[in-house]
Amino acid sequence: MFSQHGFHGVTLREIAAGARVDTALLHYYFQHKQGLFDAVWARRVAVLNVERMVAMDNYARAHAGALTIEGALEAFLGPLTDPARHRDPGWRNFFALAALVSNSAVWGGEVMARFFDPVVRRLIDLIAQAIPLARREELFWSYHMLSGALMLTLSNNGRLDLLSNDLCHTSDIEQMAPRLVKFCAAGFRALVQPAELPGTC
Amino acid sequence: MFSQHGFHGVTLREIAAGARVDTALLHYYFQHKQGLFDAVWARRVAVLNVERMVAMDNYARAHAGALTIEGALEAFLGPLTDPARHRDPGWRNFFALAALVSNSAVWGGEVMARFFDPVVRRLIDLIAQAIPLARREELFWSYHMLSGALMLTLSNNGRLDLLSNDLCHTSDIEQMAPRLVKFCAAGFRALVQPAELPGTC
DNA sequence: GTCTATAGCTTGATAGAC
DNA sequence: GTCTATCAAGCTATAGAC
Repeated sequence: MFSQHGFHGVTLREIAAGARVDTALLHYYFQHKQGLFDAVWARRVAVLNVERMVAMDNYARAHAGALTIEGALEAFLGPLTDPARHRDPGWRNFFALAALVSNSAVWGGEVMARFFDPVVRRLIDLIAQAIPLARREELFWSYHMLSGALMLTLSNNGRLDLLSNDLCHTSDIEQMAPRLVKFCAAGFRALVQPAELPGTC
Repeated sequence: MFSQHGFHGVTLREIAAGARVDTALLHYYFQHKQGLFDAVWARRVAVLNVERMVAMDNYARAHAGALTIEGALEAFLGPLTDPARHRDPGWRNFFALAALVSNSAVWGGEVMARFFDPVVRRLIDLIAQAIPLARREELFWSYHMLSGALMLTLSNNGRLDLLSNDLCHTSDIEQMAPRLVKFCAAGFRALVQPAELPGTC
């Protein structure tokens, strides 16, 4: 419900009705509305962060010395683009919530940074190993672009379906995921490869 | 106010107080809360859409026969990344609102499509001319990535500042804009250039 | 056009029975 | 733990004086 209408767009009464309990019970367990929201958020973030960190560790170990941008991105994104996960309404809604939070001007940046910066820093370290001459600054700019494309994907807002007359579908994660990797890997290379250092990669 | 807290996160009382009028006056001019929101939205969208269409027309005329992805993107993005515009709080807030709307699961896609599809279709036509062998499908997927990166930029959520320890700033549009073009141009090329047609571009 | 006043609901939260 | 009942405050919207 939060993912569909935002924090203020849902009432505790609606949530309680959906859970078939009374609003008093929500207060019993979560104190206030914000407490409920935080619980929803934190529970799934914790699961994802472990999976993503493990995926990147495994990748780094298995391909030590021969890291690629594509490989690092696949490890980083894997738990977010797993088709099985996108068939689960609970996860799908959480992804949409993350997308909404991400583009929220006042607290979005702070919340995303607080919960996701460790995994993102790990990704950037992996890519820095894959491209040793990359300027750190450009890695951050590149990640920003990746993050935007990823969050719009997770929002599942249906825009692409309308724009393309149903040639492509926002929800088609099997089609989207490999293209996200390909698009962003090329983008990373374009940014980190300065004109001053021709032919570095 | 809508851009900071969302439609439901702001009350007509707060808006009226901010405008130093009474809530009754808001109803006199805009009927209901939704009417006010729509007016805020539509007014600036109209300005942007004209500018962007003109910019792309001018580019197409000036470079007929020698179109590039970078050139098309610059024309498409120019009115959104103009530093002067980003110094204006009214425009900055509108951009943040667009970013929030974009990642809203229920109506975001529909609204964005309704208001922006004409300019986006024009962009895609330009890029299709620049890369005649590109598959239409891949142009749409590519635009999706561009759109995500752009909207996160416009959200101005401050995440990049925290992630990079102030090495990069979300609000630094002069740094961001050329990188957005470079990153996405490379992404477009990577997606539209199929492995089956090596060396097309 | 702009205000005062207020209707009619809905909200988040709590007290207290069981 | 779960409910009923309810409060005080807030909400959008309107009626009507000026």
